[in-house]
Amino acid sequence: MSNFNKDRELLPKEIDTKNRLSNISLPSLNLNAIAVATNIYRSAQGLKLKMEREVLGQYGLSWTAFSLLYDLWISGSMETKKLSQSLGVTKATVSNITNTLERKEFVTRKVDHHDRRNVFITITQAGIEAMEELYPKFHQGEIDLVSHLSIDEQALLATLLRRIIRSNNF
Amino acid sequence: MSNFNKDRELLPKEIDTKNRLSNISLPSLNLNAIAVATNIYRSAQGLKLKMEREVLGQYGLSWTAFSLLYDLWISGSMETKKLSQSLGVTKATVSNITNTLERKEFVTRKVDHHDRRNVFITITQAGIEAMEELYPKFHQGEIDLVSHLSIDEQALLATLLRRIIRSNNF
DNA sequence: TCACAATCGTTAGCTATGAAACGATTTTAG
DNA sequence: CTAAAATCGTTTCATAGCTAACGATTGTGA
Repeated sequence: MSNFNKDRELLPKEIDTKNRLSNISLPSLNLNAIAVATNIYRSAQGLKLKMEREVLGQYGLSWTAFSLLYDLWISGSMETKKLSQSLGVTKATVSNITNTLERKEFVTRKVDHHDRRNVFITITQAGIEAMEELYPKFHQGEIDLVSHLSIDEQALLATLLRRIIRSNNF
Repeated sequence: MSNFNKDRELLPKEIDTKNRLSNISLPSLNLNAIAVATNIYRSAQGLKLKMEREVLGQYGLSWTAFSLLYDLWISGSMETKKLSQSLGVTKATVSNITNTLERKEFVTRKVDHHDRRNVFITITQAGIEAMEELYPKFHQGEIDLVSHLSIDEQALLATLLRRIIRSNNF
């Protein structure tokens, strides 16, 4: 049975918002913009929480710590600065997360000999093994996330989000 | 000029991921699921950071603090428990944020006389004035976020995200 | 009635996070 | 060649955010 009509219905919170804002004077009110912004954040928050509880908690990893380890799993080794750009967090955060991952012996630090200001973070064998066990479960969570959408809808959603990211330089 | 084709192109990180994962045995690999999960989180993170820096920083409010104040602005007064559900954070976080907002004199606490376990958080006049100044700027940020999408695409994106939220109980 | 369970908000302890300051290093201008 | 600027990672400080434990209050079953 199709949920086509139901899906177009606003969420309870969206309805409250709409009612309240009708009393407030705004130069222009774009309800779709509100819905997109609110629902993007809510989806992301829900996904993060679910993954941390059901998957990443096994290894005591936060979402960002997992993302950092994932980047290293893909690339082997990266500078702190590139990691912070890739993850969208500050250098300070990368430094702290690296401390945590170092304590778990999932990564090591190495100073660049050519430029001693640079520090390379490298994934260890233990880190690789953790990722090999963790990633399939993480990916299953991603699959579950979109399992109620058709393949075409998944691709469409990905495309629209990509345009958001590109046009906002995220 | 249309960006139709460009938008379907994977982001650099997505390409790296795709190359790496071809070496790892997975029961099923859904690249669209990866793209959706990754891009939802990246969009949310970018939006949060942008808003906190360009808008909410003026009043020293975090995204969540603003969301809490916004809920109170809409409803006037709410129990701690309902706030935590609405915001998708724990009661402990609501308690902490309430402390911060109380220090700024944007909210007050009131014990429920009928059930002394309940605490109502209420927005103050100063809180209302802050929201009246802040919200138009915040909404402009929401408009900017989706400004490169057509009206139909905005509505479509909102609908798809709503289905993600509903089907995952976010 | 009254012990026990359930419910609520807060606190404690930890990691995460950003801004700002800092120290070390490298690059650049004169 | 050297002083100043730029770059990089870390530290510091504050808030955010989670889990778990706690104290206070209310509901419930015998």
